Amino acid sequence: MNVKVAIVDDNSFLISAVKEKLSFFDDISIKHTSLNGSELLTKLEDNHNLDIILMDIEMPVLNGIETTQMVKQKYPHIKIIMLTAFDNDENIFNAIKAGADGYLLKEINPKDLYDGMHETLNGGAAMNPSIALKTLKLLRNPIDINNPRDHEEISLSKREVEVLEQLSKGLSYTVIAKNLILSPSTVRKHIENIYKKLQVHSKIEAVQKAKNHNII
Amino acid sequence: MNVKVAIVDDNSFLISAVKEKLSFFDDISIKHTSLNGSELLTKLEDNHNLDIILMDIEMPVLNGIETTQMVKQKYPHIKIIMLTAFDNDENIFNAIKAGADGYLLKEINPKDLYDGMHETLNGGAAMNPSIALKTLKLLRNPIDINNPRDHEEISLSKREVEVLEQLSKGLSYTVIAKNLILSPSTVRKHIENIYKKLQVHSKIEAVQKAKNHNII
DNA sequence: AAAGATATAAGGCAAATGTCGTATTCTATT
DNA sequence: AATAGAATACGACATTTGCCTTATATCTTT
Repeated sequence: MNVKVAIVDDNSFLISAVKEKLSFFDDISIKHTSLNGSELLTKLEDNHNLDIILMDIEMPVLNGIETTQMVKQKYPHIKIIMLTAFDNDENIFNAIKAGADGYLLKEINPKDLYDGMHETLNGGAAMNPSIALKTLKLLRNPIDINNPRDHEEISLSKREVEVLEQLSKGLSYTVIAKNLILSPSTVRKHIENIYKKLQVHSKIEAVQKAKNHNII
Repeated sequence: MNVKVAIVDDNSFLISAVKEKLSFFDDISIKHTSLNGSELLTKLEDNHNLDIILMDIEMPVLNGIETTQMVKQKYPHIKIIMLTAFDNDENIFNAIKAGADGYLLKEINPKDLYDGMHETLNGGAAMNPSIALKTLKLLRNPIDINNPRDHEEISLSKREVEVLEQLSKGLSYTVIAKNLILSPSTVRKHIENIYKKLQVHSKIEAVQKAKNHNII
């Protein structure tokens, strides 16, 4: 079975990189590539005999989200996998809303990309585990996309996120310490650091802010 | 690194099957198995030093969804992967809402199960492509699975709701008192009463419960 | 008018929390 | 090998919180 693919990315080097990755597999044939959405749309008008599109998000003229929406509107049979460097909640959420069939990151290795494409063609969705987790969180805690909240990047350590998670359940210092097999002192120190990073001064505020930023 | 695992399934034959699958990997150690949720809960009370739980959904006494919710409430550090035969939207949606970290089907092969567990431990979510697609659809088209939520009637007074609203912003007793032009004692009494009505014992729990019941 | 719920307020006590400072170990990354 | 960041841990302190009792005033509903 031959899989007809198109690649859309404003960075021609990255297009080459993807082509390279897929060159290992002889059932994949790259039909064409485009540097932005409108270029793709033009090509599709000519010939939309495609199985799957690998789509970047950040592009000039017509970005990946808008393009996905339009392609899905006109050619619903074409699967679209977002292939991008960014995995922030907004992008993921919007891509899914636009109708994307998968969401992968550019650093993906050839086999996973290949597998993901086939999974998508077989009626599944391709996404790596970290993206999957984000979709779960989005389902649990639908963020208000229309609220372009503080885009200040908050970077908590893995351990801090764990502690925050426990905090959000209303557990006390001592219980959290037991759960994570830590000294209560350590838990308190972690929380102290979390407060500083989030610039808050209480459990509730921390949990609230963390939820708003989809950290937990 | 040793991964401490528990398996919960009402079918002891299927427990054996899962054990068999995981026996190939020597960094996995099955700590214990249970035939239903309450059996697991009892064991966890004794020792909750676990990394991951593989949980069936359809079980007598206490099903996988309810169990997941309770385990996550008390021991948020334990990852839970649903391992079930059914993949209908309700189950998936409810499992995610309950806090599941992954959702796999029982016919999974050993390597994928193993990989999924490690992905989950590394901060991702384990799910096979068909489940992933369903979550995407749920995100696109939020089914209002009319939460047959505890219909236990919670009736807070108008004043109590006002106080709760302030509580949810992370304000302290004294600040709330000032905002509502009340004595701090009164605010504390209100909160005491709110706790009794909601059957909780802390600000966070109260806010959480109130949000779940659409009170605030 | 009586009864029952609601709102107001105080005092006290134990436990939990928020904020300091300090210090050791572990682990990536240069 | 050196350094930075993260994780671990303790002690001290003032404040806040959770829980209890008691008490008066107000407002509803029978």
